[in-house]
Amino acid sequence: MTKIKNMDEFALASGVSRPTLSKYFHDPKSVRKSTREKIESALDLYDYRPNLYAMNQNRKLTKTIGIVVPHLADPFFNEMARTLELRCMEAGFSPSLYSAYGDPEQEINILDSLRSLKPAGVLFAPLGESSNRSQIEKFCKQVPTVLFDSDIEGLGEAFIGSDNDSFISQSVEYLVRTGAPPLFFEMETPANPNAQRRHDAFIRSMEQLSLEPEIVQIPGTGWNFEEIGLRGAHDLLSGPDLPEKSILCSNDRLALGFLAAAFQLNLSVGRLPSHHLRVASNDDHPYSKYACPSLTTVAHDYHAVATLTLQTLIDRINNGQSLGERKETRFQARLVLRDSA
Amino acid sequence: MTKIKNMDEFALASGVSRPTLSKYFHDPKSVRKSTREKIESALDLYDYRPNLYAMNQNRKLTKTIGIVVPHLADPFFNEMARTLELRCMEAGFSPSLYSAYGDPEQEINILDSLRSLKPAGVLFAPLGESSNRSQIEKFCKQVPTVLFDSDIEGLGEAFIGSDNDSFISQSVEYLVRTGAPPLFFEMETPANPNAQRRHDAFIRSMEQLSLEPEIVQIPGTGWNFEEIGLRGAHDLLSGPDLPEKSILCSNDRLALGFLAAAFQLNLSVGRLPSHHLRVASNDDHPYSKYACPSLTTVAHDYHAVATLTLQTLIDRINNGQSLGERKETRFQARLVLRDSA
DNA sequence: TATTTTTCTTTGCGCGCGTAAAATTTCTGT
DNA sequence: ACAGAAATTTTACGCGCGCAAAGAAAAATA
Repeated sequence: MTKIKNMDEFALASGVSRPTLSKYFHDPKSVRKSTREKIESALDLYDYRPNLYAMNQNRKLTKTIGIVVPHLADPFFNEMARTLELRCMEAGFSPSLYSAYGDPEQEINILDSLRSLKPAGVLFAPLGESSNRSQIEKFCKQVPTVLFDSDIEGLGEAFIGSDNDSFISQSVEYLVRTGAPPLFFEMETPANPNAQRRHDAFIRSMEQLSLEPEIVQIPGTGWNFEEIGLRGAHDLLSGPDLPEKSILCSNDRLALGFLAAAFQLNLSVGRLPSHHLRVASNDDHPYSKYACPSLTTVAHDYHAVATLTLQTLIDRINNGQSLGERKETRFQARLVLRDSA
Repeated sequence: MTKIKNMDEFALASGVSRPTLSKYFHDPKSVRKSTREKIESALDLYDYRPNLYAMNQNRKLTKTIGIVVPHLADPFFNEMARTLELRCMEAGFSPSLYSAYGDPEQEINILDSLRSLKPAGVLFAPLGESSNRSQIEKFCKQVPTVLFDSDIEGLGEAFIGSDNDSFISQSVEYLVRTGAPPLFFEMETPANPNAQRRHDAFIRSMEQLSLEPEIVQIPGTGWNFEEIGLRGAHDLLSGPDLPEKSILCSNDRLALGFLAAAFQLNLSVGRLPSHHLRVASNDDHPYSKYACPSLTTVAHDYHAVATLTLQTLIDRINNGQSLGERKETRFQARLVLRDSA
């Protein structure tokens, strides 16, 4: 059981030529079954692995797919990234995960180091407004990139996300039908561009129902949404009188902060007439089920977004060049009724 | 502004020889200040970056540090990984983050692909009991590895974590001093080995106070702790009578599920005599502050663990060989009083 | 200024693999 | 069985950089 140092030695040991081995390691299905078996039986005899760096040095296209999200500590992006990682592996690629942690500079740094990884493509959820557009544009021209979650107009091969209109219209319709019309609870200066779309959608939805859209914008910057929601809710709810009987939060993390504040102020939340408030939200992030009370929210179609995002990128990679017109796809959301509204 | 293809061309453009450039890119401080300035002024003129793969191919030691955690969706590990990433970058290394997502096979896969990255070292929080010890042992012999959070006896250069005794003794002491003695609430078959240590520590702490240690073990496997805690608490609390007035949960995620169940069953949680229950926990994970009620818990010293973990690895790397005896360090925890107990 | 030390340049080899082209073998369908 | 297609082998070159050794230049010391 001598140590195998390189592909030449392994070629000798397996009885297959080096170029064929090279093909095999790039794509096992690209060689005949009988030779594949020869290779694989030798493989678990000698546990040789080709040198990753030497492999990729002269390859135009690696089998790496970069995944970049704005903030990995956010349960929504965590879930999304996880789903995409799994899809990548199923498709025979090696995912490589990065998080900008809310920092536009960091975002650009990631793209820079990603460039030198020569990835086959990149799945990219940009920070949004704060992103450095020109730098990202430059990157997208060099590396096949598909945007998801947050769109930056005109950049990348395509955009896949969720339809914010569909989030808001469903929750507004539900809240109006079953009780007092909602007050929209959002950040003054949101970190995520979807917030703006939800804001607009709220106004549209309310006007369609001939209702006055009322909005509360709370201060705070950064990604600590629970804290921001908690403080904003304290300010709102500690006032002389409760403004409304229904609250629609821009996103779940804000809502969790809101629920914590309501709890602290001894205000009960729920859909029964005896409750002080109803609270609904958007995203259906992994912990909203365990909120007190469990959060009525609108769910992304994680599965559809992840699948189409990756498929679009793979098509682009296989195509070898741009797929023509840039497509924007927004999936419908699904209302999840729980106890908070 | 012609495109620079390789180091030779950039050497010409910057007026510095290629080997010197090589040194510079490996460690900018290793060249004289005047030449460093020459290089850097040429650098932002031509925006050249050395080929990552060619760089690492013939290097024995890359500047990469691998970070491996059991489950990135767990807020505790997320926070921990984030802290370690930052420390790595400050120290001039490139962190590369991986999560086993609770799967021992995946854990070994990560180590395998990590090996081919030729990292300078690895910071590794193993899954625990389910980890494949022999495979990990093999890995640790090839790559400098420092274990954190969960120890596997004898493996890696060192272990750095939190002192589970200190978690439990503080919360037990506090709960006993201020009210009814706690019932320990834990999983029957925990995914994390620290759970066992906390279990033992609970028994010790109670016996030291001459109290009978009472323990509830709830069923459930996997990493969906909130769900497991929720169900376990439902079973426990729906019984004919409330067993105790104080609950000490093995970890925060279990506690969040517990709190959700208590809320659903209309049982109030808090330290006032009017409350039905008190609930305390361990970890102080990022969302426990926003629980309803906010969770009294015991906090890890994230900062100390992260700093020492990385420092130990860097010492090991600089040393060039093993640091001699394997050290185990466990940092004291800090009680965080909030509303739940 | 002479001497030592540090830093840089020159030269040249090698790493492990990609990849292309041509020659050879193996498979496929009839 | 045979032609044609498909897969594999042989051969040979190149990628971009690491790295080592020896000499040259610059900086530090005397």
